Amino acid sequence: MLQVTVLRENREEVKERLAAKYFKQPELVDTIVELDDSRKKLQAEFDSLKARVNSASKDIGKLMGQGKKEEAEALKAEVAQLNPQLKPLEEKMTAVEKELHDTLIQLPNLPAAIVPKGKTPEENEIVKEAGTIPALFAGATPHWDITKKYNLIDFELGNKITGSGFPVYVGKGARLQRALIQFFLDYNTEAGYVEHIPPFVVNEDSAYGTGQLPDKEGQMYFVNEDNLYLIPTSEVPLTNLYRDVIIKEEELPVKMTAYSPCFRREAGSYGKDVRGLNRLHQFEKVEIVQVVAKEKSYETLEEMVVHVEKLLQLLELPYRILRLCGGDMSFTSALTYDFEVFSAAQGRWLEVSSVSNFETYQANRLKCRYKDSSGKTQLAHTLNGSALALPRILASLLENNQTEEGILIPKALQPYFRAEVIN
RNA sequence: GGAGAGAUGGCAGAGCGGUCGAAUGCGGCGGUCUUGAAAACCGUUGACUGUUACAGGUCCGGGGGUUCGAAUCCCUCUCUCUCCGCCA
Repeated sequence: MLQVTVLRENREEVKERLAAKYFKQPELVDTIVELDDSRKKLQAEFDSLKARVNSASKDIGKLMGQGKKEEAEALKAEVAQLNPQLKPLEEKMTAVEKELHDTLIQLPNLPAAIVPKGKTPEENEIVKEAGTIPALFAGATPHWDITKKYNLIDFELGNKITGSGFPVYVGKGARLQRALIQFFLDYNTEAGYVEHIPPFVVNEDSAYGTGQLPDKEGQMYFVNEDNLYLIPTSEVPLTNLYRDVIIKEEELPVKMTAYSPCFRREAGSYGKDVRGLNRLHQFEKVEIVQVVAKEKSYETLEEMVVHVEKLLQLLELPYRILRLCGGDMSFTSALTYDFEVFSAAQGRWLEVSSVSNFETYQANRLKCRYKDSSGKTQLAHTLNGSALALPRILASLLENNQTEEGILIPKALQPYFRAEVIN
């Protein structure tokens, strides 16, 4: 959620930046400022009335104490006249506040200055491309065949016990998955991220805090009896740890990492996008989250990008880094870098990480603040990224590393997997 | 699932319907003392809103009510804790 003061002070600039995100209702900026104006006016009116009632009530108490009944009664009569005006005013105020808030949450975050112009994924800027795309042998196959051949993942069994998009990892497939998780967590904690195991279901407040609600409830699994949502990413519980918190400056930056399963309904997806491991309803992910002082967040974003990049290098996967264009960025992000790995047998790039700076957008909703060195309370900046999402890493690992002798495990992973090859 | 208790400032924990944004202790910050530190002592220390600034207003789990006036009384919802049962 953007701050009203920012809108108020930079109306036209805000509209321009919203246009870069292809936001269709720039006039809402004016609406918001107007609503805020009337909010202030009503507030002032209410306050002065209330001030009069308060002081009169106090006086009544004193007069009663002194036994001056008549004077007290006179004041009571005055208050009795003022009081009925209070309620409608308050109701109006509440209504305006609600409208203001409801309008405000319709505005997406403002894109940073370096966000490339563009509307579609094709217009994302390729910042870097590295690693070697392997030449596959003649019998090479996509991962959904490999997993079958080596009995690593059973998709049909998942269909049977749950439904499509819920694969069952078996034997070495399960172990490889676990090895990756362990490897990622170790790598993240060595970089100073504190490991967490958060709840995998969250309440409404949390889902709201990171921006899943009110818009994206269709994307989440919901437990009706208990009013809880299955997390679509551990970003939700992790970031919400700092909801309604004022952090001491010396505790910044807050760095957290967590492994979690992620649950997404992915309504409306179909076709080759959902084949095999490409898109699942339940997948595993290791996430990194940072909460930082406002002047540090872009520096932190770069640091996180380097961090994730190094991870892909250790896995020896061909990757590229994209700076997302205004139209392809998420609603809440100010700047996002996507990481894609090349999946050789499918011949396509798969997104495995998305690293974003939300600036104060989430923090404003979360009321996540810190005291700066001058003692002033400031909204923090939040960032997060995947390090990394498992299924597509697995897909590209299997496809790229397949040989006639078996699947070669990258060096960095061997101590975790405790073998050099799957055959 | 059954029975009971509770929800107050960073934490612990008082609070009579009026002078309570809230005692007290701990913690934090500043100071005195000290070569330095500790101890002791003194002072200070919530958030939001609003104003050029002051004033003013709101907040004692959420919502509603009674009253001139509610942290305090009533209703309601939510959550937490304890005990019993069941269970990993």
